[in-house]
Amino acid sequence: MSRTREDLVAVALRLLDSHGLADVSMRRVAGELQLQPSALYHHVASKQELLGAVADEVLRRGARPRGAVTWDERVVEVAHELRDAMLAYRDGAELVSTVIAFGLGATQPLDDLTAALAESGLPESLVPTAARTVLHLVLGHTLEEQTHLQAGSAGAIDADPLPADFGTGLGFVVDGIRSRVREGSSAPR
Amino acid sequence: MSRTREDLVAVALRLLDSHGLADVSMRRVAGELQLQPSALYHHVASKQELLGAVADEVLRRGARPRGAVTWDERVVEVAHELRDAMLAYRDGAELVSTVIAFGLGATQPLDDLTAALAESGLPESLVPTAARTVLHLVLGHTLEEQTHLQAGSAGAIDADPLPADFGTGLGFVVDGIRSRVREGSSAPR
DNA sequence: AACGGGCATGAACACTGTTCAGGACGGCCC
DNA sequence: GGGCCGTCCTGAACAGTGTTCATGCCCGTT
Repeated sequence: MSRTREDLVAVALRLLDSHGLADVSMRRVAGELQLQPSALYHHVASKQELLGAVADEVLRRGARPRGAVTWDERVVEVAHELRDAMLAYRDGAELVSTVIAFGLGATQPLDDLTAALAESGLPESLVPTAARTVLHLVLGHTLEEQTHLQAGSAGAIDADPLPADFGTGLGFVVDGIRSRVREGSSAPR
Repeated sequence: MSRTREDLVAVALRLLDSHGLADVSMRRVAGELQLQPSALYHHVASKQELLGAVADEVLRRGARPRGAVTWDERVVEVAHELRDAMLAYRDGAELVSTVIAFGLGATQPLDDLTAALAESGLPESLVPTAARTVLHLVLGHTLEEQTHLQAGSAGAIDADPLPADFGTGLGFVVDGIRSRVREGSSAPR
């Protein structure tokens, strides 16, 4: 019974959650599947590609039905979904952030934000910038939040709460975008 | 003639700029100083600490006199200084971002942003969130920008410009913060 | 029956950060 | 002047890392 690419992703995801990103090595994934490390390269071209697929899986599992109708509610909805998806797995934010930063996958969030903002009435030339601004905020905040959270749940006495609120930060950005929509557009409401 | 901690930082910074972050290894730094790798541990407790010091040095070298008087101009000024400092060295954004994300140093930018926003008239409880929002945007944007830039200057045919403008994204955030200042505060304008 | 492709092995390459016992060598105190 | 201590360093070792390559098994097709 030979293994599939999905098996590698599943094992890597389990290792990620149970031992952290630093302990997801090709040798460990192979060992878990009772394979030699070199066998993994028949299913995946590199470790980076595997991590890209794991990041996509993290996002896929975090997907949920959406209900928002206005563009701004939709942006907030997508942002929360992305944050929650990353927080659901140990080191999820670090994984997804680096995969996105180096363009190895996980393009869905940016596409979703772009789609939501395309219907905002924002000048078309500003949509990509606005989408990336929201994305950077979500990734940066969640990475910090998760690092803080995991440092706390390890022995560190660092138990004070993160001095930044996700909703508030997101509000700053959405408000700033909205102020550009109001100026001479056709679909504000 | 024994080496100092500053020597290690200087060599690491030179290696960073000439070969990239991945090639800054303890062994290479040691080799450059004609030392055994273990000798580095008399000046620095770990590689992480060394990288933290290098990140601080990158920021220190990027510092410049500031002239802005209003809080919003000051935020923009600090943001640009941070971005330019990171862009001045190969992989500078990646280095500074990870050092900040894991709390290994480079606290100056957050302090500067916090100081600027403290004088904005923003409710005190929102200042840390606002400062972090700006910081996350600058780090995220610059990391993406530098990755793109360096991919372009290597052989990649990926020559189209980054579809996001730094000033515009920063404008979104500053506008959003300003909208919270105007509401019932005492120090607008 | 012969063949080819997919899947796997096992060894090797060229590295990595970090630890540890030991050894020079300088300045300081008795 | 002799002993001592602290700083700085060596050289070896530990326990890994991602990736490549020649080799071979086995199964389905021709």
